[in-house]
Amino acid sequence: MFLKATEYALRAVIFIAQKSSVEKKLGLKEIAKAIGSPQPFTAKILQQLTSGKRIISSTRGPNGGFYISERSKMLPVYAILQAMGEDVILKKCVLGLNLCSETRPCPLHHQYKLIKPRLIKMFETKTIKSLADEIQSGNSYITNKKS
Amino acid sequence: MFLKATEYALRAVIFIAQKSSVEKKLGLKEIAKAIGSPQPFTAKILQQLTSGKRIISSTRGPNGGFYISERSKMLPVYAILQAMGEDVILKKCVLGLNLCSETRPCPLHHQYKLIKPRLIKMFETKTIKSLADEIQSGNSYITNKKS
DNA sequence: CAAATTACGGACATTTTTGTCCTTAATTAT
DNA sequence: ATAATTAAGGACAAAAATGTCCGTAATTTG
Repeated sequence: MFLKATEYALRAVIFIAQKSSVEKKLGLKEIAKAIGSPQPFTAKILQQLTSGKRIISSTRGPNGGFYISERSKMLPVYAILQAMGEDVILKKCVLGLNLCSETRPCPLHHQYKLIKPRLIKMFETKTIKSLADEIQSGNSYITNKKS
Repeated sequence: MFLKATEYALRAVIFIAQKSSVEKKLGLKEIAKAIGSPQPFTAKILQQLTSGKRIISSTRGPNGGFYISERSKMLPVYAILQAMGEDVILKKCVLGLNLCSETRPCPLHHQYKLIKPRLIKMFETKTIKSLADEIQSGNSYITNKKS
């Protein structure tokens, strides 16, 4: 559904939110290994998340790494999609029509309009923290094996 | 959500189902123009749909073109996704986890499992014919302007 | 049979996405 | 200060997706 880069971003941010704090930062290596993403590519993505919309923060040097503020943890997961420029995926007509609308619907419009808002709502109502907490409590998992 | 190629495929097949018959075939030019897709690229996609899963048929020469059998019209739209190798999009974990499952869920799994089956069901229950008929009756549209 | 029409198939080109590598900058510890 | 560590940033590379072009094959019409 999303680009690989976006999947990595979602996993990375959730992982960081679960494991890190301002005192305990996470290194690129540790993050990439945990979520099963290529290290240098992940570096680019984390950069994108620190600059721009500033979902996460970072510091350089020994004991440096990535972390996320308590404030950012309260952001909806949707914010990560926005930071990656992939929130449009959820808005588009499923057949790719530019003009698809309630008054000029594509033939799947009236079906899809029952589903699309639920998808959007999921990303809007679930916060980064809520997903991190699910992992923390052992109810779900974010680690992944490569390929 | 899907590749451009898949969007074009969906639109093209629905358009063909609405406008054509064995007696009246549609030329590549006409199809590409109607659905707002680049002509040569569309040619490749239509080829893919005639060979392989054989969703549509074609004949060469004057008055040749593309058409779809009444039998194929009864196929679910899902068959087009399969022909394009994009049905996997609907099956995947939304975070891209290889091992995401009911027993080892990603942190969005229990939310997404309420939505994903609806999406799949939409493509499985709607037939090519049913969408073509919607357009035929003027209740929806499949034509598109380029970008 | 010849000419016109139309899809087919292969090669090629461009753009986007994914991924790597290497140097630099910032920070910390010794 | 020096060295070690870590992210930042730029250049580059590979793969996939998107798109074009052109000659060929099949079919129909005259």
